[in-house]
Amino acid sequence: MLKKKITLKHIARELEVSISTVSKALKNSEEIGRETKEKIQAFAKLYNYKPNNIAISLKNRRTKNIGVVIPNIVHHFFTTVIQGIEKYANTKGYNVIVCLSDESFDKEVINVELLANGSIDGFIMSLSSGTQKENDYNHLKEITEQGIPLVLFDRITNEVECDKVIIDDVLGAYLATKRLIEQGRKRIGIITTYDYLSVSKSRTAGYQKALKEFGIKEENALMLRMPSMDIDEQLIQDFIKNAKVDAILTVNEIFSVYGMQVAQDLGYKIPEDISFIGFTDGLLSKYANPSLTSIAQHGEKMGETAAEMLIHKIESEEEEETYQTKIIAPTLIERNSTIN
Amino acid sequence: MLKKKITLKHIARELEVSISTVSKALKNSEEIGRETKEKIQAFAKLYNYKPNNIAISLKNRRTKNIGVVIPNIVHHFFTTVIQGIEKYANTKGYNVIVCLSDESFDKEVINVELLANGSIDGFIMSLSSGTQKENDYNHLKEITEQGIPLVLFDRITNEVECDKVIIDDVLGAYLATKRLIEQGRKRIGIITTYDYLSVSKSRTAGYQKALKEFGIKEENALMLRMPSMDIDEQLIQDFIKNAKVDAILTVNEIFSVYGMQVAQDLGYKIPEDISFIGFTDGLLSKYANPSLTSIAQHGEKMGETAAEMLIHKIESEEEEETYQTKIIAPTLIERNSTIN
DNA sequence: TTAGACTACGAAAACGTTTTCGTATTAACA
DNA sequence: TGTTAATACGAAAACGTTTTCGTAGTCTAA
Repeated sequence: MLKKKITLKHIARELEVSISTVSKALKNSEEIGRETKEKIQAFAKLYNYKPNNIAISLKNRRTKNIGVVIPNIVHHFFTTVIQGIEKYANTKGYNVIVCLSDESFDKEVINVELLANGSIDGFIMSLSSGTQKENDYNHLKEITEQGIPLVLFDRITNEVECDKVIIDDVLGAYLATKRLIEQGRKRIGIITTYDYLSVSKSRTAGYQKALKEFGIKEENALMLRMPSMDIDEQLIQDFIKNAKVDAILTVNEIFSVYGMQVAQDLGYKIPEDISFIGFTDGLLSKYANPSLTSIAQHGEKMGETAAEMLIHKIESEEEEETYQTKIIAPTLIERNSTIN
Repeated sequence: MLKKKITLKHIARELEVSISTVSKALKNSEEIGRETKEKIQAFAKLYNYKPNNIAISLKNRRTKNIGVVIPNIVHHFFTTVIQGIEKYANTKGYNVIVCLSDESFDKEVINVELLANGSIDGFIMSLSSGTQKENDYNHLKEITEQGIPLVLFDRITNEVECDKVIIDDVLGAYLATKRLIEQGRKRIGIITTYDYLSVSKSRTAGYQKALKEFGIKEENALMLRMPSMDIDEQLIQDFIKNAKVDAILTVNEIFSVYGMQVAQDLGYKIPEDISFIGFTDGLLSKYANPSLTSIAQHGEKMGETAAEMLIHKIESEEEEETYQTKIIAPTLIERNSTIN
């Protein structure tokens, strides 16, 4: 019943030739005579021979796998990045091993160490919030010291020398804030997170930059800092009730979408009384009611770019000790939460 | 600069013992003398020795990897399933290799064949729409014939004998429809897809079952069949304009969320004039406006269950030729699209 | 006829482990 | 003292490939 996988050895024994001959014949080597080759190839086809990936990996010391370690998978942004990585990796014959750090430093370290022991040819990672909080990057330094290529995206650190892909978060927030100012908004709030998250920090900086440029004084009461990217409904409710804002910029889409609900429940009209702009142009933004103006992060592009950089490093012979940081331009997608 | 990975051989050479001795010492074998063991273990620790996964995989003929092949990753349901799989697999020391079939038969076949050649110990899959359309399952039959464990979830087929995990789609749709009827809805529409998608077929059946039970005549004009799970805005607009329904059940959440937008734009009040129930209780349902009543599919639970079944099969010695289908009960989550 | 050159194949090492089995040395015992 | 048993280690095979190198056998040409 069980049709076990056939190996070179089986073919060799059956056809009374050596394993070397079989191997060469199947690679259509010139070394092997026509008749022998045809016989072997026919036999292999008949029994559906497929080389064992693991053995090849061991021999070649390359696995054709790339490891992706990300904080979570339910945020739309990360899924689009994975999609981009997959897309590019597949065209190059690579598989993608996905590991979730679950925003935890420990899990991130475990995953990296596990994969680093031969399972993959390189890493694409976005840092967990736990890691950014601990500010400990030894696990990453170790893998780069071992010569394993690494590409960091979105949530990055300057502590590690490697290739990086980010969007210009400062610019994105700046553009959004500027747009709000130009539309005549006077009290523009921001819902961000504590500064340890690199992206939040940059986005907050972009917001501040725009305010400054237009001579608007920053006001602490207009800034809500959340403990994480996950939603804390109470904090947002309180903020909207008390801050007396006429526009809000948020560092993700869910803060905005929930904020709009709260605002509407309080009787505010969107965008007349209060307008919203979020980050991450995902399904939520598109299908919220009203639909949400947002800064597109182009996750798929980011994934493709990261995969391209990684695979290039993997496949380039010379150990180039030069690293680049690619910056993807964010785009403002205007919807009904700011205009109508 | 480059700290290359150290192997048993290096340790053996350095300490002037045999490779066997090193291997045994590191496993704390009783066979090796105390002094030798301590010396070897200290050395290994100092140089941060970690065994090569690939070599171990080759030796043991098991990789501790499980392959997950799914149609896409942007639908919230699938991401929660992945999350569940990851969660369980990690506790058992397995990695998850994710491949996207992109709803394409060909890509599904390629991915399966690639992974089947030694890269993984078992598969968890949900069929691509392309595969369900073609109705060709030879790639799956082949892997089961080779003795590679397979668990199918959500989008399954009876053509392949293997373990399966599904939710009771008929029941889910039945419950939803019944609820709508009991709330006094008279013209209940459904937005589904063509029947080749197994889940849509079941959900449609549940809808029909409820109608029948309450003596309501089915009406073709009340059923909209979409070509795929992706949204075709025009079709939905036309349907809502013309069908004169006072309630709509949809086979995913996005059809409902978009449907609500269209209805509101036409001036209908939700849920007074028209109410909605979707499938998949994701972020969209929760943060839609109004929030969407929906049938929770419990993706994470499904993923955990699938992983548990798979790993059990992988690790059980005896070739049990018995397969089970686990059915997860759907839950109706009531929100503002049906009550207020 | 024979040196040289091909042709067509096989032996063996290598990738990094694990594991079985064999054996030299020592200890224990009668 | 001689036999047995335990101790501590090493050699080698195995997992399934790839690849280098060696070499029988045939062929060509002088």
